[in-house]
Amino acid sequence: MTSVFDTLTQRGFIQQTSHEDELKELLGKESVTFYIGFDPTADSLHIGHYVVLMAMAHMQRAGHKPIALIGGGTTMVGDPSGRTDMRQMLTKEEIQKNAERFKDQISSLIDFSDDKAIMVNNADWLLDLNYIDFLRDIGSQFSVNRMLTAECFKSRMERGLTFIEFNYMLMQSYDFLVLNREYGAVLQMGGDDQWANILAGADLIRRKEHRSAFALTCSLLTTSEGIKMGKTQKGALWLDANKTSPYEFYQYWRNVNDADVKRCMMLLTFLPVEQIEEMCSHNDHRINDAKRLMAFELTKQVHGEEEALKAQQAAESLFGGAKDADSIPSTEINMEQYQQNQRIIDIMALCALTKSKGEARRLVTQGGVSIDEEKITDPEMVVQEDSLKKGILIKKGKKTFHRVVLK
RNA sequence: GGAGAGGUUCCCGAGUGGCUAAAGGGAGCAGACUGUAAAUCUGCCGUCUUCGACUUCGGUGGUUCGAAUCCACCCCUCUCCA
Repeated sequence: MTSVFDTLTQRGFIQQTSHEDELKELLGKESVTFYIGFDPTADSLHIGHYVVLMAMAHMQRAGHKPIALIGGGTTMVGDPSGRTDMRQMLTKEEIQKNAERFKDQISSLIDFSDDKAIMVNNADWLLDLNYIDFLRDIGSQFSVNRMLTAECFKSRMERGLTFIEFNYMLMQSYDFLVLNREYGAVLQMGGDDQWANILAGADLIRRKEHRSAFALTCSLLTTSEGIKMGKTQKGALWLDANKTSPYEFYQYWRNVNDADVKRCMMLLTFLPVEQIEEMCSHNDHRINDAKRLMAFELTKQVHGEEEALKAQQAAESLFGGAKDADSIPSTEINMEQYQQNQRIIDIMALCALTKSKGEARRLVTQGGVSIDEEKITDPEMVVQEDSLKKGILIKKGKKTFHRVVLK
């Protein structure tokens, strides 16, 4: 068995590990059961989760056994790590619903057949915990003094930290302990913002079970300037096609900075390291080939080959000149809507191309909008009914295309 | 529980009676330049039926011709003390 540790290092996944030498040796000699937790705080995973999922996939491919933990219980508490304010409290029903979506999304990258991976939900053991028992058994193992020195609480020490959130670390540590006892999990992985929580869990196992346990965190997906990636104007870059369309998803990666391509390819695709090195060695327009490949591969991984091809074709045709009507984001409007929104600015606002009619008006005035490749300048322009029936292609700026059809 | 400080447009942050839809910065959007990149420069950046109107400065009332700015009460946050 080749050590996946080298692979992960080579591709730039590893940010921090505990007991590095010991862990490296272990991963090289036997199949290790490890876990990663995902708190269902939204109804879809986003690209930030994806880096960690990739790490999980690499591990699985190397013969180790992943446990995907859905934080149905921990989400009831809310992780304060890296947050400047308290998370919104979600209801049990919302959490449950989100958890279901997570399961589907994780399954697309991780093979759960034949018990090759397990999925668990910490709600199963956290929700019915007895407070006093828990405090005596687990709480007694934690030093508040030490917890307070953790980096993840720093920002909160200035702004305020509630007791419920302060308990999060104990919950997560307890998860690790449970999984260690039940499934023999000896390694927990996660994003680097989870370092303190993960380490606390490993310590707990060592203390209570007198067994080795390891912590490993993955780099966060950041730009070369250290800014978090995966933000779009609509918020996060979601894995759910309904929240971020495959076309938008594709375009995001097609447009990343030169300086970030290599890192993204390493972390987010399975392309061979040598190939990535080679493709990203150019400083001129040839770097675009790398971006194109990355966008395609990643879209394929997340949305499937068919969607990836469609996104790619749409992009190539839109930017290449020939307009391929399919697979461009589009909106169908009905007669009633049309009667109330005949001007171009009304239609743009209706299709959410702009947040308001005022914004649409400004854009048109500034020359940022064209219809069927023809620049328009009059915001009061009325879109004719018969041309709308055939469908018009609105272009906002250089890269945003939207098709509108009257039904 | 006591004492102090504060809550401003997406974020940070000025503004202490009319000149304020509210400085400045960031983010974002657009134009130019390019490689569907970055950097840079320029414009925009509350809503609408846009040479005008309407809604905004924690909430509710009040003073005033006129309030983000003054008063009262309330809610919330932070700091120190208990």
